[in-house]
Amino acid sequence: MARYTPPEIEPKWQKAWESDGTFLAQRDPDRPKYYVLEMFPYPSGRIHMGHVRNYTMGDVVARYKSSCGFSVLHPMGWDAFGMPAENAAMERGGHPKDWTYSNIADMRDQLKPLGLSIDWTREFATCDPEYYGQQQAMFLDFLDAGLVYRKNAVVNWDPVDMTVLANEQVEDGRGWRSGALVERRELTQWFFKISDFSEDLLGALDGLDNWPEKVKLMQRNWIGRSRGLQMAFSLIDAPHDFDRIEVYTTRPDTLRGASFVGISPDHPLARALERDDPKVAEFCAECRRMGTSEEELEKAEKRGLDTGLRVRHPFDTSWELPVYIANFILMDYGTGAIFGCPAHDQRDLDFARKYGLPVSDTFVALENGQPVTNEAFVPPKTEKVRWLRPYAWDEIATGEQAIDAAIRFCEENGVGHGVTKYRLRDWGISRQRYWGCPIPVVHCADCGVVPEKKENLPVLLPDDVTFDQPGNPLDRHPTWRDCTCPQCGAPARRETDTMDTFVDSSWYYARFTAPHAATPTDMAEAEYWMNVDQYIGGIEHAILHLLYSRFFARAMHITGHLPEKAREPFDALFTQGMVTHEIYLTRDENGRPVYHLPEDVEGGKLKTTGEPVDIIPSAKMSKSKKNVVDPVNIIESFGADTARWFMLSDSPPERDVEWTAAGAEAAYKHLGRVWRIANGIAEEMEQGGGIAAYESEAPANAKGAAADGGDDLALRRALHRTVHDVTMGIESFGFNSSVAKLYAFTNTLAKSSASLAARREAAMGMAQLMAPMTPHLAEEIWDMLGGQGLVARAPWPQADPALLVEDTVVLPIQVNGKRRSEIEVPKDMPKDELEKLALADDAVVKALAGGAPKKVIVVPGRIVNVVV
RNA sequence: GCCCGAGUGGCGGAAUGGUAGACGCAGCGGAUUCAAAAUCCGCCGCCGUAAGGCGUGGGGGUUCGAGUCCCCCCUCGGGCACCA
Repeated sequence: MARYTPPEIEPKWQKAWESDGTFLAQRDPDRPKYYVLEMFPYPSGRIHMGHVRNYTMGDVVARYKSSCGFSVLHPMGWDAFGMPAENAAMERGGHPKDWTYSNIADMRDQLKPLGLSIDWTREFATCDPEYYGQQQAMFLDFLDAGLVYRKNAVVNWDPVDMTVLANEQVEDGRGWRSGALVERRELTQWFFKISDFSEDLLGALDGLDNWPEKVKLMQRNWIGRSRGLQMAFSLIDAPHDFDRIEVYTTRPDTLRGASFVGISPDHPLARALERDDPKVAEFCAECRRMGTSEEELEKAEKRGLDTGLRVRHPFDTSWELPVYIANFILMDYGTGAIFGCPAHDQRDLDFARKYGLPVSDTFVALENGQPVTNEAFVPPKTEKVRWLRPYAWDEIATGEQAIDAAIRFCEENGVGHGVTKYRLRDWGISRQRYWGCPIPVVHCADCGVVPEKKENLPVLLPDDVTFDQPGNPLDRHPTWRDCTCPQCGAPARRETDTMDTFVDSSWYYARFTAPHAATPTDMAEAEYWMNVDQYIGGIEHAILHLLYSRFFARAMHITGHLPEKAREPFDALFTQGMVTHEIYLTRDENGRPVYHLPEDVEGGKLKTTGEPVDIIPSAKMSKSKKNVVDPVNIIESFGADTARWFMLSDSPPERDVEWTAAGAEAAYKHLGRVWRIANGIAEEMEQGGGIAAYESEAPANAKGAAADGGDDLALRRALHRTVHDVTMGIESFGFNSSVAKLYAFTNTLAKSSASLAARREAAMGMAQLMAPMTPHLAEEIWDMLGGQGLVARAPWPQADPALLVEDTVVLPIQVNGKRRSEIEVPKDMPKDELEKLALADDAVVKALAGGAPKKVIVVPGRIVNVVV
């Protein structure tokens, strides 16, 4: 007997789509366009289930929109620069370029069997010279437009390997290879002026209606606009030229509770003191022996050093405060100096307790206002508190009121001025690494930093490099650095920094609109295809990648590479969850964990030895924990449609989904069942004279259906209900509920005793609804039931509103909010009749026990609640 | 440490403030089979013989009615600017 055979079906239809050119994106002025983009993958060499999930979701949207008549752009490329390629070269030899391109080839081969509706003619990798050369051209335009500059910034420095480390290469403050204590070191580096756009990037979030609120909130917090007071404390007997310390504070209302002034170890004053005082030098050096990440600084023990210097309080010149150098103050934020008010900031309080500094309350809670002891009193700024020493506002006022008044007061008295600051820092793009886009500038002894001429682009990475020693291969290459100054022609040296890989991914969406253009973009193409209508990717990119992309689109607009409308490049964003799996674990003789692959475990025991394994609840799939399932194996055993169906079925797309073998098998069984049902119908048709006999048959309609006993009409109603529900599910990213509705409809169809024509119609409708999710099976069914052409080209089915209306509804009856009974009533029965019926219900009569109801709530079509 | 999420049966999950547990998995019972696999049909939150009671991480609150809204707490996950 014939069976569902994905290994035959799937390649067959993939070939059919290819020869049909079904997925080629066509610029068609007569049709609306739809641009679906999933975040492009890093070419690690193997696709994983996360990719399958991500790209299947995008594919559902792309195929659905295509069926709805849109001209769809659904491209794929590779985020191909980055550290792993260099790490591989260091560990296993070989060249990052070879490693990367061979990974790309492997991953493309693994991806293609998924049957994604991708226009592969637009594929590119960010490490293609054609791509990064255009990126260099844009860098020059940005430079010209004043969007790029150089300044000093700190990096993680490994003093043994003599190399810069990424944050992820620092483990517990030590270099991952050398084990040496990492130091902070300053280098002159290239920056994009993203901070010029702080206000714009913040304000424009309000217009992103189809972005998740949580992502917008994260970006708002990241940009971090604050209103505060910038003011100076005058120094007493300060050395060198320092006579004041500028501080920025968001709580000027607590100025009277100040007990110390703190400066960053990188503050100019600290630098100056360092030169004269070995103790200061030692402390600052110690502070610099810390990683550069904010997380590390925050988690580190708060420490300070009394410089011995004193400042005067602006309100009372006899009031002196000590000046500390403190390890938790960032030079990058505000002015690199603060005043500490221990009573109303926990970090300041901890610091004050540690160094024996005074703690004086400036306000207390209205009720039982107790002075601060071990916990700083930090109420919401909107809460009213009692001020002990207000200086320009009422004794009872909110923090907000006090802050406004304090700024006004300070401005009037010449103590400082109100300013708006942002937490967002400029984007440092310099990387002291080989496998990235070279920054196209030249250092000339006479002319200084000179941009490379556009006609000399791309500045190509040299191929002859080695990774047998740490550090930047571009730096130690014998000849690559040598060049001539584009301005004066004298011998000069190339910049050896390459760009952050976030630069590569900040404009790839624009390049997909014209991937082979001789300029970064082609305005006519960008005008048609931009913006990305639906962007899909992981929540881990909520801040950096998306913020950088938003900045880049603006910068590209300013430099003439994108139209005005593309300044905000992603109209809608969806962030999908991870794919997780249980972890299987045994212990070796030393009690160390030994992880096992899912395929080596059965029934909680190792297949080989029968040793029981500990099962750790689901976690993100990772190689080190061996809780990975290779999509290639799944596709080989069950087919791509099963992998796709399962990835969509079990969890809402924004949440994590757990991969289970049982779930995958269930998906496979279901698709087999769908195939058998369709095949049964096809065989019946064969026996009844072939497809032609059913082609002309008028499908049952709402009026004429009574004659067949209602089965045809019932099936039709169910189909149209399903069309409606599945469509709603796809539109709202509720793929799992679309799948559930299709399961339900399969059951209905399997049990239906409707006519053959009606069942054929139902099965074909089902195939169409399944097509975005399981495209190969859908084509197969469509074909066997005599559908015309490819289902991928067929228009999306429309639900007939007349078939969606139900005549009667079942209403629950509650007594005091608890369901006690239900009644079946005509859909539009009026309220008072519903109330009468409800009060006559046995359960209600019993509950009332002869008394009158206190209240009856009737929500027509929903519920009746009787309060007794 | 800071910012952002998520917690519902044995499991994955469903549910415009209106019948909690749709749909699927597992489990149980039955049909088919010499037998098994596959397939098909039915049952299936917990306690209880039943009547009934209890149930959406925990504790409060708003409401005729709360998984859903508000406050506090717990646990888990993501991000923290050089991982991508």
